[in-house]
Amino acid sequence: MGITIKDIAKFAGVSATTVSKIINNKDENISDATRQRVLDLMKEYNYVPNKIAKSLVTKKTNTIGLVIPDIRNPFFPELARGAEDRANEKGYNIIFCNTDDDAEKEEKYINMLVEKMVDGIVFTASSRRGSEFNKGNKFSVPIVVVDRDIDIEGIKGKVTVDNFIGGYQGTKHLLDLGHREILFLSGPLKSKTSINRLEGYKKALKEFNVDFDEEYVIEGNYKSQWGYEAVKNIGNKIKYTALFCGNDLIAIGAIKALKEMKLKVPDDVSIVGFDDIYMSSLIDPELTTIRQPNYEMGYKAIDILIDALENKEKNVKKIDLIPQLIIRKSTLKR
Amino acid sequence: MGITIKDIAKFAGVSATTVSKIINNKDENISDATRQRVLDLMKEYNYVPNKIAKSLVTKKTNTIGLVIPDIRNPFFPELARGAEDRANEKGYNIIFCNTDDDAEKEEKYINMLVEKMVDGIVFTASSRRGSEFNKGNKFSVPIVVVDRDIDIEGIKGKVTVDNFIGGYQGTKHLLDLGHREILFLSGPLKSKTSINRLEGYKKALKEFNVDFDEEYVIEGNYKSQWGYEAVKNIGNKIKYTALFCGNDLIAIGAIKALKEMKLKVPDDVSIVGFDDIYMSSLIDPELTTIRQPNYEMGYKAIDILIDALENKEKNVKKIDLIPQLIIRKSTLKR
DNA sequence: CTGAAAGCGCTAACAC
DNA sequence: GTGTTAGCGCTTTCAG
Repeated sequence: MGITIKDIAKFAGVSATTVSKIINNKDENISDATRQRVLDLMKEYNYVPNKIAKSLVTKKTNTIGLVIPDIRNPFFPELARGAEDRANEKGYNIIFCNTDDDAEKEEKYINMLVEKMVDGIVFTASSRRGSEFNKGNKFSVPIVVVDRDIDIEGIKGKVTVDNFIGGYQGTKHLLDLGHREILFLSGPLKSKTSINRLEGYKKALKEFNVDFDEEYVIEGNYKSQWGYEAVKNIGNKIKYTALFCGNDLIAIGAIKALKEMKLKVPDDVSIVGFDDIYMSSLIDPELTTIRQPNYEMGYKAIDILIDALENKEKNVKKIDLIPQLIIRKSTLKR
Repeated sequence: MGITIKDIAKFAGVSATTVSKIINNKDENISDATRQRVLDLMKEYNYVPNKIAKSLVTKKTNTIGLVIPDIRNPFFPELARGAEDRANEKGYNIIFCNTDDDAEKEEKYINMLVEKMVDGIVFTASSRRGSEFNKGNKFSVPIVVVDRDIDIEGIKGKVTVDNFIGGYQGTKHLLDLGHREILFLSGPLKSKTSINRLEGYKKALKEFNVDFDEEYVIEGNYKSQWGYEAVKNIGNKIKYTALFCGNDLIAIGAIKALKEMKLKVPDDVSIVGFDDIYMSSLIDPELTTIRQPNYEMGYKAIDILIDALENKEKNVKKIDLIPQLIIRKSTLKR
């Protein structure tokens, strides 16, 4: 603050242009003597280049917006960190925004980000939205969508997890273990995410010649509290020996309810979660789950975005990461 | 992008100044007719004001840097969310940075933030640092320190938790329950945080006329893995009926080790954690712990920072939040 | 090798 | 009520 490129130029007896070139390593044609003098002066006066001014002329802020529902949701810290790491490696910073799955907030934030001239946005859409994001022609920032599959006009990329495979893997694992009555505790079936997992579940059942029964699919939300309540509500109205949960939080809630009902996991009921959040390996019993590569998702999303930004990639890049079955202690042979 | 204030001015047949005034609600002296015309035009052409340009002249970006060790550490999402919420309420955005407790990264990030002209920084210092942050005269951004108590030249505020009280509360709870052999599984005793908790522990002991024994303090780090190992290593070399852990993660590791050693929590050993992270109420047994008001810390830190920014508060504001004993299921009468 | 000039999009006196 | 002018700190032709 205070000392500018002009000051340095004056002190060094050169023009601002020269200093600018040196700062930006466009100094092939600058004599070593001049360069050294300028560099020394910059150090001496503790010169800090003003990127805002630079951005104004270059139209590039090296800042990316990360729009997620809520960083407190254990799903997102990993993703955010992956995003931040890649951004940092490439010389970008991340502005993060919590939308609480609220469409209004989403638009408000995106607007703010556009005003601040972010170079692009990585966006996890509200699970309450349908699969269309009606931005219309309103914004024009490059966007990469992550985790939740959604269509946005002019989108630059999509990084999702193959939820179909995940749903299939989890169910198959349970079937392999001999389970046949497998309850599916699903998140909101409005989102493609949940729907695809359910499809995977059906596919596995079919492979094992187990009839699909609608009663075995319970729709709720992605919170631990709901998992708890769902299990309690079901009681023994439905007979089951295994639970496939829409995410780990639901699984954790379910385990708690089961314990209270004096049912043992995995002895009485096997449980498979989805996500592999941080705490899943820390709870008792350690949770068998489908690991989502969250860190990688954030990392890749930023990677694709920056690639689109810097190399003017025109084609939309879609990546479907493969989730992985992590077998721990919450599932057992029937 | 594309359409600027000048364009709008031209379309409306007024000067850019007039449009600027309208945008910024400094329009007491603008006729309703003009205002309406301009407003309509802005909407029609989907005008997005360029805050970068604005920042360049006002020297204010309405952006704040949040520098923390690692968003994946369950301690920080809450804090980050509190910070973001307050920032958002006040019309600011947050750039977040993960330093991995690495002093070099810290400085690199702060540098980047200064270059981007953030209005201020909220900073959680590395636990590996001593209590002095040798910025020297290098930077000049307003800084508010959060969580970790550290002295920085020209600091604008400090938001910490009273760890002494926390240490006291946890230990007293155990003493009240009849425990006398209380192991203290501490984080790195280099930081004031840990030291103060230990002091609280001693104070409580003293009040109950229990002699302090150095052997009962084990120094490690704040990871669950360490809690696990510590308990395993101790085995029955030291006799204890209760564990007071430096944080919840340590406690979770300890519980796991204890289970493996066929010791029951809380029947055989009582455990108190520290932090009350998200998962603490979800594990088995639900953890008795000292709740740190993380959300509030982030919230307050931003609040103080913005206050200093906008009202030119000159005196350093220090807030010591009081932690709270949350009694759950991991402690029992001796 | 180096610099002069113009301009990025906006705001802030001050004048009318 | 509204416009003129100047300038924020930087980069970018283009000329020499």
